[in-house]
Amino acid sequence: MTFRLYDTQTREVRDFVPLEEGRAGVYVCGLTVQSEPHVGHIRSGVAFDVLRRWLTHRGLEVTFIRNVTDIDDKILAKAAEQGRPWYNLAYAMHRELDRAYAALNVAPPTYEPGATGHVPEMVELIERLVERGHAYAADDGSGDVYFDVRSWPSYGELTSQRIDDMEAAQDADPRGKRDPRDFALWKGRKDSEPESASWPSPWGRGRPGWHIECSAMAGKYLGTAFDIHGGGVDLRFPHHENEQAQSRAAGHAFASYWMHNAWITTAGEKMSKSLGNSLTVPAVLQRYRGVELRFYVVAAHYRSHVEFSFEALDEAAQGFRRIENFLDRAGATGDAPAELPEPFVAAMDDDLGTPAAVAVVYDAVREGNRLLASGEDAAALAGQVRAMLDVLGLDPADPAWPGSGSGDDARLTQAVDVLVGGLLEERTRARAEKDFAAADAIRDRLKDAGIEIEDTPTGPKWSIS
RNA sequence: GGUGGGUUGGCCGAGAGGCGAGGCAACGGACUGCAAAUCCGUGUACACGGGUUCAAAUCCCGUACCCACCUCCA
Repeated sequence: MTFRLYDTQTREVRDFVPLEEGRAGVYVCGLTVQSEPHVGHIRSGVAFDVLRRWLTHRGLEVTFIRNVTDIDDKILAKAAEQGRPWYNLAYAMHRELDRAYAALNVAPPTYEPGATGHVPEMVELIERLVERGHAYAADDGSGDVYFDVRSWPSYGELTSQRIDDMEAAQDADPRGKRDPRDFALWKGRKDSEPESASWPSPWGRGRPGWHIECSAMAGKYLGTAFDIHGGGVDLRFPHHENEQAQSRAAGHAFASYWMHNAWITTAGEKMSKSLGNSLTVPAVLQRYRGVELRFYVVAAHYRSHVEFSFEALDEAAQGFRRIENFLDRAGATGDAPAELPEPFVAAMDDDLGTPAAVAVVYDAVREGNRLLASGEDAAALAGQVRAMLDVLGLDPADPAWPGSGSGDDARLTQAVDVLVGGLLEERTRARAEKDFAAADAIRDRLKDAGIEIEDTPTGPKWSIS
């Protein structure tokens, strides 16, 4: 069976056929680094990380490019508001984003290009569009350069819209545009903007428009034709439509497949509108581990809208602990890679069907627990479970998880182990003497401290509840 | 106005013509001194109204409600 994925443009699930056998080029629109990342922001990071892992698992050599937009109106506005240089804000938020990705075990891309580092490439592309008659410099002296939407007959093909049906932006002042739908490739510098936020160009100093960066950077790192382009649903229009139009107008074949992840909302609203900052990734990670948050995201299909709630996250965390528990009990410490169960492969091959894939994980866990309950060996199943989790980026033993390994955490665990161990010995003595009141008192005391006791055939075990 | 998506059991969340995905919670049983963990068992779910079909949550028509995008939101 082949890997099949849903292509936004054709609106159907299609076989994935790479342009070059054995290789896949993937470009994902990353974030504009203007504020702390919230839970919604990291969904595309996780979703496309799963895509990348799956393609890799299928034996493809994946070149994975995910950009960051490090210059735009909002960054300039926010930085001015906060009284700091725009590049300082962008850089600080970029580092926050890196931390969030790392906490969720999202592997770093092959390369993460930023817009400000690729101005010459963008200028080159714009010049080409002007030469070909698909772009023009505004004649109002602004220094702006626009893409000429009417010059490109297939404009609207990605989102199946016709130009005449589109509403012109209400807030867009027509400036030097020939058509209100024309979009900026290059924005002439305004006096209100810092000198440092402008670059030289044939049209005077200025900065790039939003869409052009992705066309230029995808071209540079993946070539004029590549396999998959991804991003959030909201980017379909205008961003991706414009990217495709300008790239193809420049003579590039561009992406073969378009993938778009759905939103995570709160209270039915997009998160950017939500009050407070309780849903930033760092805030959520104070209450849940990164694996748990990732599991919550992966357990839903990437094209399904998720209504975020702590109750649902709680459930997910609960379920994930059951999986970990099994791994623990089965002693799945080895890293001999196991074969993936066929239903798991089928689920993943079907447009990354992670919900069905997770169900297969649970099936294996239940079966494994059954074996353990009857005193049999479950190591083989545990190996399978770990192999499946690994593909989903959820293997608890993956050293890539922050905090794993021998840091302060490990030393703390050791210290607690010694202290709890003493109490457990006392409890075992009390139980042997049938002094259950004393035994339970110890258990209750530990529970109050957040430590759960579990009696197993090999003696009591403790864990953080 | 245009384009696309959604409405599934107490909750989360899959599926897309025919044997009840899976999880969380709940209840009963086994195990346990009691628990915990684990296993076994327990559920007349598919927004509404028509239609097609031997068979519809799934296809068709209509209705209601919700959501996203329509030129710098993941």
